[in-house]
Amino acid sequence: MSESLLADVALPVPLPRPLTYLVPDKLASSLHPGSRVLCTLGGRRIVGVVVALRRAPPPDKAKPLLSLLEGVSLPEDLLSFLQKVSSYYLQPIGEVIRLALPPIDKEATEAVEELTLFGSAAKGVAPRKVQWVVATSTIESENVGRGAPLLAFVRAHGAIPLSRLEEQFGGARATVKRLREQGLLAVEEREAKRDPFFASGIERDAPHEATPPQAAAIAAIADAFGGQTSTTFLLHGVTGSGKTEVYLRAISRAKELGRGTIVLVPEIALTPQLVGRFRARFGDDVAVLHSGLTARERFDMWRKLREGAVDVAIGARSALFAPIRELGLVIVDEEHDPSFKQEEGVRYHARDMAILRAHLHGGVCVLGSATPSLETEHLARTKKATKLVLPDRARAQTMPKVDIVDLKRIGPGPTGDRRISLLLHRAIEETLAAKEQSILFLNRRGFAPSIRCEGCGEASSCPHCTVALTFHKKRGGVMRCHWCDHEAPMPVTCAKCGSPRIALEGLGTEKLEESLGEAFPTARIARLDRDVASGKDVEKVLARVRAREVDILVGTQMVTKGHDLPHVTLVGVINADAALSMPDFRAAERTFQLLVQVAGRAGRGDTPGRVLVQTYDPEHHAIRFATKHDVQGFLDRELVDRRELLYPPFSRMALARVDAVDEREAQLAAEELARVARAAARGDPDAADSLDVRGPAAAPIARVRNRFRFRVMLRSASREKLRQGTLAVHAAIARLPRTVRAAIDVDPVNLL
DNA sequence: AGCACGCCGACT
DNA sequence: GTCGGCGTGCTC
Repeated sequence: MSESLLADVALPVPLPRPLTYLVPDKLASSLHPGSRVLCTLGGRRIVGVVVALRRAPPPDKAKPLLSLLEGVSLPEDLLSFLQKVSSYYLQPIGEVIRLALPPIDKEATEAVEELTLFGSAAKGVAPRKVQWVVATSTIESENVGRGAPLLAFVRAHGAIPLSRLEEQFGGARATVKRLREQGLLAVEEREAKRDPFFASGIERDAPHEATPPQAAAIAAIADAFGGQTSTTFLLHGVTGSGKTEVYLRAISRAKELGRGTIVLVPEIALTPQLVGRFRARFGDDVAVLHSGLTARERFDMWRKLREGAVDVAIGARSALFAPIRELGLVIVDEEHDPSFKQEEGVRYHARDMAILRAHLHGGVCVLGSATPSLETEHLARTKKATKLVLPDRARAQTMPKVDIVDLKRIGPGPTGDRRISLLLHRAIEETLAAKEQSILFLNRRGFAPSIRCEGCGEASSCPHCTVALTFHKKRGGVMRCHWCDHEAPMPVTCAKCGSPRIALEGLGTEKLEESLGEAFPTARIARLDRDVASGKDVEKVLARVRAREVDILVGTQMVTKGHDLPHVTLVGVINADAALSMPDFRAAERTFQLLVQVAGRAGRGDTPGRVLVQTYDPEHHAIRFATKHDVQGFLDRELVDRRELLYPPFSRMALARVDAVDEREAQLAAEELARVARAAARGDPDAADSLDVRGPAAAPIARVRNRFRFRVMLRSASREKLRQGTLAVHAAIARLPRTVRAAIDVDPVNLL
């Protein structure tokens, strides 16, 4: 058989390997690895990425490629990084590549012409028009009535997008129309900024004078660009210690050397304030990759980066795959943040892969944190990373005073609820009296986390999942499952025994908000959790807090991150034990990080802050070290625990997750995976590099969305040994019946 | 992931 | 008698 030119193409479908296509003569000279090509796949048309070109006898079924998409190829260095990611996490290459591709409209993929157009049209495409409202110089002669505040607002700003007014004023469109008819306002069309983060006018700033520790950190990183010293850094410094300035200088240095930068931040930290600092230093030369971008905007950003027109990309996790030219620096801010682990689809850890990507490009990786992960601390202690310390808050501020409230000994305050202890109650009172703000942190949404019949003791659980239903008072009082979309009305009588005595158990943010309202009737209280705040609503609530329209802010995780709230002087942690009791070896680490972070919310202005941590377990090391702000002490102690129990970073883990509608089928499949893993583990079980296989065991939440879940855990101190096990399990998954879903999570973070 | 093909219930 | 449920199998 004669040989032909073939292309192995990764397709955005969960196929385990690339498929092979014939290369038509007219494409032969223009294709290269990374090229994006239109292919046929089972009668459909689909865009894939060429991963290899070779000359060989074609497979029987090989079909020709349809066309090449110009101007949108993946850089080869990025492609080889993606192949490493695919191989490390045992995820289909097509799925991994998809992480790095700009979106292309679904309709567009249906027509070659459109696709190629999409590529070339991007350059000269007419920018979207946006309506701006402008104040005229006319002075009102008649009464403008309810339009007055809007008019004043526009005058204060000079000009403002109509969409911004709509966010701020009810019926803005009608009001503007009326004022326009009176000649007080004008509306003009302006070119849309490519990016909402750009909208706020930003003044350029110059580098700040570096403190000596900052200067030392900057020098160390700058030296590393030479390539002789270690290329991974742990930048350890508390909030306000000036990590951002170090990042900015490092980026400048990279730029001088013609190298680009990727900055990864936790999802929730990607705010206009943070982006503002990068914009202020680098202006338009920063691509902000955030979830609010349209497909078009995302595509434009991707292109600019690909062409080298912009050489800094900032974004959450997925910005790791930005097509930066000459990548020289990857920064991971708040590197300990769990949001860097993707928990669905391709389960990768952006921090771990950031180190890899920087390494592949011969670049530098900077991991910044006030509370480093044990993994990163371990890297530093084993000299695989260099630790740089920024000791003090750059602006002279003292650490807030942290007090523990032992709930075993301190009784409830006037509310009668022991979760608002007397001490906390008094502290809130004092803070209100001083006209300062309080934040109360409680990691439970809803009103009551469970609902139980007092007649028979039966708790309401989700019909599709083995979890209790949470009572939500808002929206008329419903029971909701936090794991699936199930929602049911609150029953009047018990479904099992008919008793009308149904009790609400536990405390959620809704209930806390309500209790506080009763206890402090004059206080203005706001709540911040996933139920009240979807997306940009978070900023709205925080803006109200900043404007001092709120006295007490109640919320979940969301209140702990970022955000300068200068008038907050009291932070209350309602229940520090919640995170500690998780069945997870990282429970202590999580709790410690959370407490330090939440404590950092107190006293950031010129008033010293105070933190009250309520707990039933005041002796726990996570709580003790957090109250002393003793990060090194915690890390020392926790590393000892991890070493003893052979948990990461002293071992590596992989978790095989299996689920199926049929419980028995799921269990059998999990048993098969465990058997395969144990077969791969054969050898001396006492050897230091032995592979430890646990399970199968039912997942802590045994059923979710009507599927029963089992898990098999693999663990070894040896990467190679673990790899043997995961490869064997990976192969076995392909042989399972189709009704069973199974996946491997390499280096799992969430063990549920 | 789609999309086909293929065997068993309530409807124009 | 058909329309359609989603089980299972394949895609170069």
